[in-house]
Amino acid sequence: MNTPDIPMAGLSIAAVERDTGLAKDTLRVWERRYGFPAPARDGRGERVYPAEQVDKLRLIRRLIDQGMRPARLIDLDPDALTRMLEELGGAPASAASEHGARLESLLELVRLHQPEALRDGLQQLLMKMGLQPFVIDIVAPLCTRIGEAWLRGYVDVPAEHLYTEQVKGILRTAIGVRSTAARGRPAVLLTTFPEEQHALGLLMVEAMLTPEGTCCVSLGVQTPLDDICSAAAAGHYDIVAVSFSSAYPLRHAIDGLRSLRANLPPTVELWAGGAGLRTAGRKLPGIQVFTSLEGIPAAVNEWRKAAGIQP
Amino acid sequence: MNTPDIPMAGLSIAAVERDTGLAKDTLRVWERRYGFPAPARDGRGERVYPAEQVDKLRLIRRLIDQGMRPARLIDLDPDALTRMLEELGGAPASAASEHGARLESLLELVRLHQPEALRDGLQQLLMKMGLQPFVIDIVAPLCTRIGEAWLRGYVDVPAEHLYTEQVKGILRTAIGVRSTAARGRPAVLLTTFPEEQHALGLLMVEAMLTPEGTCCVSLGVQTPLDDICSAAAAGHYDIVAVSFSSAYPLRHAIDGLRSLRANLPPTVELWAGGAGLRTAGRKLPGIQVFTSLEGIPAAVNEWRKAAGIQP
DNA sequence: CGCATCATTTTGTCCTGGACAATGTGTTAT
DNA sequence: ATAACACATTGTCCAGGACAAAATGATGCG
Repeated sequence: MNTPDIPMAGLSIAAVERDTGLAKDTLRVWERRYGFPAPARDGRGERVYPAEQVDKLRLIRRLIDQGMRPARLIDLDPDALTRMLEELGGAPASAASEHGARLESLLELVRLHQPEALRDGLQQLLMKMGLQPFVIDIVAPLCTRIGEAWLRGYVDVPAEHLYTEQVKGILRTAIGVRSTAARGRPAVLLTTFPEEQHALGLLMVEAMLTPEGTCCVSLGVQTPLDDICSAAAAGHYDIVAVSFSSAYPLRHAIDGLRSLRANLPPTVELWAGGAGLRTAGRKLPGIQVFTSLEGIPAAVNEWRKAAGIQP
Repeated sequence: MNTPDIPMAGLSIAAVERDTGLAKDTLRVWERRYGFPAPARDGRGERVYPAEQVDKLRLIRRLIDQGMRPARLIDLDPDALTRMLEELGGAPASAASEHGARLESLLELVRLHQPEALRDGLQQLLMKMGLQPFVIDIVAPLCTRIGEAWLRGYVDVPAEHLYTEQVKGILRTAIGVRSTAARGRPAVLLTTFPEEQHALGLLMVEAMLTPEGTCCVSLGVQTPLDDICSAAAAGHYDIVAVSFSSAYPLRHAIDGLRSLRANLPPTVELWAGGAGLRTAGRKLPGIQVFTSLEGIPAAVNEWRKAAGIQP
């Protein structure tokens, strides 16, 4: 009934699904179409995946997340796949920027799993810079750097998680301190669509909004569309803000935003942003699209001017 | 290719799998054998589950988690199922308990979407009670209450999200204040398995551990198994702690924990807990299973005694 | 009466192979 | 260069059969 993974010879299809994130159906259909993976079979005729094949599947999955397609990848050997991942990392990003060196040293702390030093370092920068510049110049670029480094295999998953958790802790603390009894306008409802899991992006937005004196309420990630509507109407919010990570399918974002705009009371503004909307600039009438965090404070002032409200 | 959840008429089989934790195969085989669920079909012949059936599936799943078996449940109507849950839950939860009235009033704040009042109320209780009792007597029971209320349709999804977010903020702030430069022993690595998304459970554990003076590092949710191993080894942790929500398939939890135990250095203890493991007491040799949050401080002392370390 | 052993039912997961729509890619016409 | 179209790729769904693990019930024994 269940599949004990004890026979170290290989993994069951359920275990591979768990480890690679590829659905059982997908694993079977790849085998049928491409001849890979080619698992052995146990006495019952059930698939038994050797570890090397699972490793290769993991590499392929990463490349697919980057936009590659399975047919081009499936016949390559692991070395070639690894090389592709490294190249794809691409942009040397920061070295030039003002905080470049700082970012590099933080990245090293992440890579070497130093939670305390990382937190102390971040905390210190936050104190020195203030919340908004900290988010714009440190947290956001570091997210990008770590994402690239992860693609290249330079940092591993736990390191990335570690960073995310430490930053979440720090941002929440900073927001918590500032927002006690905030009751300003605009009142902003903040969340993501159901398939979107990137909580950190949401938190960065909240960190940009709170110091502006807005009344910012986050529902966290993955709120169903119609629930966003009902919550917005029930809570008398001025603005609904939705965040999309780069992994979010652009098509879904656009469809969802249009449908949301249609169902939302016209008096409620709809703001959307995040790496997932980079290219979707003007296709969204009636919706304010942000391509970077910097624009948020100005947009708040804009709203206040239009509404005739002084901060 | 993928299934956008936009048509509000009903849910796809994949969406129901997500919402109920019942595998697609299980949903199909129940339909074949018992005649329930009996989803409609769309133009392509694909299953479309009405909301009421999904609600009933959720009830059934909860009862199965309690040890019941599907055949006895599947023909009962939702009211009967709800009654069974209430009886089986044993503890009449609120009315009798010391904090019953308090919980009820907080539940009302959640239901009516009052983020500020909710936060103030929680914050006040935290100050008064201290972190650990606050988690045990307020946060955890309120989670259960809200879960039940949500099943009954008494609170909606945004309300639940609102509660989760407010509590996350408060707990993180409390933990952040206490944990600056904590370097005690045991050093605990905290995370969940890849399919598990319940961040709040993790945070409650962290809130129980931090005041004990442990060095508690959270990787957040959804860390792949082998990454947990490598992180545990690299970071010189004493304990790896994994949390499971009630929605997590018990079999997956057991498989995963066994495999984790086998691959972890023997000197590293493995702790597991959460509603998802209620029934899985003794099947896990070499793993410490927690059925409630209360046991955590004692277990930490236990560990220190065994290791010959004074707090 | 408690407890171990065995037979029977229940139940979840895996299998095969077919189908199809959403998405991506390449080509041609404006 | 952009738009419109045809063609290829790809993930998810479906049906219905099979089987072993777990739960349940029956039986015998100390």
